[in-house]
Amino acid sequence: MEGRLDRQFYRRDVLEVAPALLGKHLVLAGEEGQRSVYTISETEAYRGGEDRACHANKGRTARTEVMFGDGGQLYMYLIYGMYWMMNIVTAGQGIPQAVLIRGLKEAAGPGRLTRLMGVDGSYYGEDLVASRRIWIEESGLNLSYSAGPRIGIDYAGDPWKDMPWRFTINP
DNA sequence: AACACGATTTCG
DNA sequence: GAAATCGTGTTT
Repeated sequence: MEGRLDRQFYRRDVLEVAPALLGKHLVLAGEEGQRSVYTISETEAYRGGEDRACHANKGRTARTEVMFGDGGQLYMYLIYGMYWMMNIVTAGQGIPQAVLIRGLKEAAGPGRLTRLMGVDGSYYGEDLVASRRIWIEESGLNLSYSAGPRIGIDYAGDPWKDMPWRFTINP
């Protein structure tokens, strides 16, 4: 028995998936069958080609390719030359959307949590539905949350920089 | 081939 | 307030 989230969970609009991921358990398989479990506490939605804050807005490139693929895969990218960002692709083929994991109960900040978990570019394209080293499980938690503007994307301009697409679990 | 810059974090 | 640090998209 495993409460792993299935393909259908990810094949929805990013604005549904991003808040739905709050409280879910992110599981990382370590060596010798050990598992590390983290609880997602903060997410951000990046929605398609029109969203000027979304990397896919630049078009289909080697880096953004996975976002155009099926939901449930990881979109990893390096920022500022030193921090790996972990994103989960949502929606179906041809619809470039992704959820940035911005915080875990165990670590605040998108760059800090990947460092804590030891996840990097080698996870680009990893399929959370089938992978043996990383996936997300149902937790049973259903916590209240708040929505607010996304961080660090003022360059996207109106109306994108003000869209309330950042979701955080309430304290 | 060269350049500018970023979905961040840390230190002074 | 500013540095660290490099892959990626853009321009030459």
